[in-house]
Amino acid sequence: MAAPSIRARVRAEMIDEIKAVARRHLASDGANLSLRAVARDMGMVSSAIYRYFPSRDDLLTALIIEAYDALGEAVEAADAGCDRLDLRGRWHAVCRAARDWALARPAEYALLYGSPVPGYAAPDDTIGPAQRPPLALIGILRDGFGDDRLDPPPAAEVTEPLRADLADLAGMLGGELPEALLARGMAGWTQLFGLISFELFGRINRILPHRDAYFDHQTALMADLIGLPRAD
Amino acid sequence: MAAPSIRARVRAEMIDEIKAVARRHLASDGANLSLRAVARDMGMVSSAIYRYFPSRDDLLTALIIEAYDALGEAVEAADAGCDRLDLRGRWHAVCRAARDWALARPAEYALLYGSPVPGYAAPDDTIGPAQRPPLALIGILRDGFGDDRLDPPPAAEVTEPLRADLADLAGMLGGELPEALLARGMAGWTQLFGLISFELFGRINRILPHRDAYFDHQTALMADLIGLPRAD
DNA sequence: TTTCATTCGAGAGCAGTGCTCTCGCTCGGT
DNA sequence: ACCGAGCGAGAGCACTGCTCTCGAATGAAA
Repeated sequence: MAAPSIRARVRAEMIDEIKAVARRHLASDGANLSLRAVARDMGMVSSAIYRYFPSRDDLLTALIIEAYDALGEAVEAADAGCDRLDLRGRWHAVCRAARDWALARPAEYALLYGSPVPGYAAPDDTIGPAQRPPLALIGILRDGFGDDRLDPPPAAEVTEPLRADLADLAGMLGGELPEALLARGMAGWTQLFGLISFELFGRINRILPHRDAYFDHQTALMADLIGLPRAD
Repeated sequence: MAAPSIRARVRAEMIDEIKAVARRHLASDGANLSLRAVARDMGMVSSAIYRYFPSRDDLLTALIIEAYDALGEAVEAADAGCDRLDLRGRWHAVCRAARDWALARPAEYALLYGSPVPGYAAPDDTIGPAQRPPLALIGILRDGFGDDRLDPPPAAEVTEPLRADLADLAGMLGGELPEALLARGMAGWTQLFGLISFELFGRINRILPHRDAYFDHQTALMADLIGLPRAD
């Protein structure tokens, strides 16, 4: 770590600036990021960018990782700002944080949760950061289950082929979450990003003017499904 | 209507063929449809396409409308194939039909429910066809509510700003659906397309091998939330 | 301090894209 | 039999991602 040579430092700064300019372009021009336009904005010629990113996809990947981390951080911060015992408050805080982040950066959200870019396959570097948002939700479930404070409504049992899958997944997550609860948590996660996507991609704008209220109500519905305790 | 002149007929055939070729390209090459490639595939030069579609976006719009209609038809057919009184069976049939359609035509699904193309704004022609899938779901709710056969688990009431929005929406849908039930129906719709999107965009492939079972379980969870009666 | 090699940016160029415009030809409707 | 509407071809413009080469700057070692 010591002695980051001067060259390496200006190089890192250059990379950061490229990413910053690219993020700005993403926000204004939508998802079709033009390397040449970024270069132009920096007073460089397009080929110079290739000194820093081997291809446009690599630049996109860097932006995706940063976006996942930013979203994950926003979500985790929202969770951390709550009373650990107020499970329902944490749930809503996490959901709202994800939505606020998405509404503030629609293009970056689309990059993460929209249709995958045709030729593009997400490299392994992205899977870690991508797990931070769902892990925040799972953390709430785990705390609630550990304290035996969840009271989910009844439902059909988890039957066999799926039960084993969910058990494996629970094991990877550190064990002890029952399969049915994990399934409900994933339903909540799915619902959260379905809600955000529908809102962002213009599927409910015309019919539901009060979108905040709609969002809160629907996430509360999922909190009920999971069994998060009502008003402390 | 009478006497579709020969010119008009070959023109319509031409349009159909272009759409067919474009759909093929969409399926193989992903979302970035190349007009020139389509033209090449038809043994034409690119400018000739513009005799039939004013721009690439118009061709995409035509494909989107067709895709919405195809999905709507698949969903409605699945619903129609069920005993009208088997609400839960209808629910699962509709959900599975949507998923099957999406898995068979991932690129077209991404066109409909993925991130919106940057400069592209969906014209009004699309909103009618786009409503067919959710309307199929709403139809199940309506039948169940009309026969007083729904038994949803308890939840917080729908409070004011949202209540009015949902009442308006219920009015547009032909009235009589209570707000809380409509909200649950929309939650089911959101969950359905969240599930399909997560599956299609590769967000659960690694962790849940038995995806059919997962899908059925999660849609059953939403059926419970809506209050669709269990096993007749 | 001088040299040297690494690193960088510029520029030209290739193949591809959406789209426009013009020019002839063909063929359907009168 | 005619003739004009409609059509396809072709060239061209501005743009894209990407490659390659060349000269210049500059940090690091001697």
